[in-house]
Amino acid sequence: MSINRRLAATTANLLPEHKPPGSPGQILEAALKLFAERGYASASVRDVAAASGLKPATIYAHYPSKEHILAELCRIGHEEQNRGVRTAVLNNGADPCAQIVAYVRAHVGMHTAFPMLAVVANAELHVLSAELGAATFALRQQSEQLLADIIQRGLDQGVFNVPNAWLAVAAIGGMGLRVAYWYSPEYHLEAREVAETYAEFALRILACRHRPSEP
Amino acid sequence: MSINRRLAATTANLLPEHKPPGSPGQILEAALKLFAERGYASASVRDVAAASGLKPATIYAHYPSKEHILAELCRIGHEEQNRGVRTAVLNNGADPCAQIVAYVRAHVGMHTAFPMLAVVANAELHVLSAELGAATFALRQQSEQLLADIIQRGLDQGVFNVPNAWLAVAAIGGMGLRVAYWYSPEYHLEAREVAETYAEFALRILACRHRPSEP
DNA sequence: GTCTATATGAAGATAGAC
DNA sequence: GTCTATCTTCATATAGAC
Repeated sequence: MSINRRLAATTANLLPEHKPPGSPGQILEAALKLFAERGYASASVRDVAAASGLKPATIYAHYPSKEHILAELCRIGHEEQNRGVRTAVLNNGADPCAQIVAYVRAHVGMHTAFPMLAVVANAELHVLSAELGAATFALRQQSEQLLADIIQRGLDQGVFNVPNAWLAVAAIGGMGLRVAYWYSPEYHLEAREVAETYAEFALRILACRHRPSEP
Repeated sequence: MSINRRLAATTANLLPEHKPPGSPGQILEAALKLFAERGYASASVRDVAAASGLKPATIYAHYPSKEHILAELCRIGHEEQNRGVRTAVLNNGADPCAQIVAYVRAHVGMHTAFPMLAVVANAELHVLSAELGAATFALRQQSEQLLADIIQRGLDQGVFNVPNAWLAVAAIGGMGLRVAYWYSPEYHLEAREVAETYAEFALRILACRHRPSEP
């Protein structure tokens, strides 16, 4: 990836369900791109307005402050990730190995499908006040706890084997998180391949005793 | 880790060899802490001056611009990482497994020993102009290439087995990078244990055929 | 809802005295 | 080397007309 680029992706995308109609949606998507590429602090309300085809003052008719726009993006990003991993795990039975595969597929899949959302939600979360960030922070912890629970269950059942359970959580979560920075649809690499390979890596990290059967 | 904290570490540290004597060193260390905790764009020259016990104008007697301070920190961080992994690999013979262990130990060790430096060097590198960032960017690519070369050699020799070599580089590099964000010396977790466990995870990702003997 | 105009503060950086 | 004082630009946000 070239220098001067924070992430490889070049387009901001939001699911229709996360993009409100009209100007609020335009603002959100413009802010997503700017916050992801330049960082929250370096992208001004003026920039967001210009990219939305609006004047700066109009932004404040839809969002009380710049921080509220960021809070919304962080919430959407973490909700998408949380919803994805929870649904995936719930749909994949009781086998810890199958659950890990489902979790990592969903986790990595979210980071390839919405790289800008993932970068903003992760890298800028610390900017939010305790009040504005609380909901997002809770989602984040819930997702991490889900991964920790799967791993602990696998350890208890003797199908996983790691020196330190928390480090496995950190390693598997962390490697997935980084995908958002380098992944670009333009690469000769299918998102599906990335997700499958990372799921395999996760099973290897956990020394999983068997490979789950294909769904 | 609490919300509103970008990283868990609370103290900025620079090796004596990287910290120039007098005010330049004070400025560098103060900027390191502020840039790591708040982000480059959110930490002002006034903040750096106050934290260094100087007045804002005095900063400019030592560094031509705020961006030059960041460039220096990015360079130091990447030099430390690059020097560490290169030395480690060179000191550990020709076995790809032993080389991976050496690389990951050094890589993770740098991120636990200098978390603020790692966070700034990685998260803020994109801010630098092509001119100011070129040297750092080259170091970064060299370190990544070293890891890629070790992995490729292991694949060629048949001691590693991965579906995609580049994804193994990204996963192993990425999981180590994230350590800088959550690691804190105050945790009940020795830096040594983190490095050893991540080295083991890397071997597992690569499906290494044997465990290298202890040095 | 969107605009023009503006209030208010803080940013990076410089001039020039000591 | 460090300071005081300041230039200039840009930031977030608001007031009030249409």
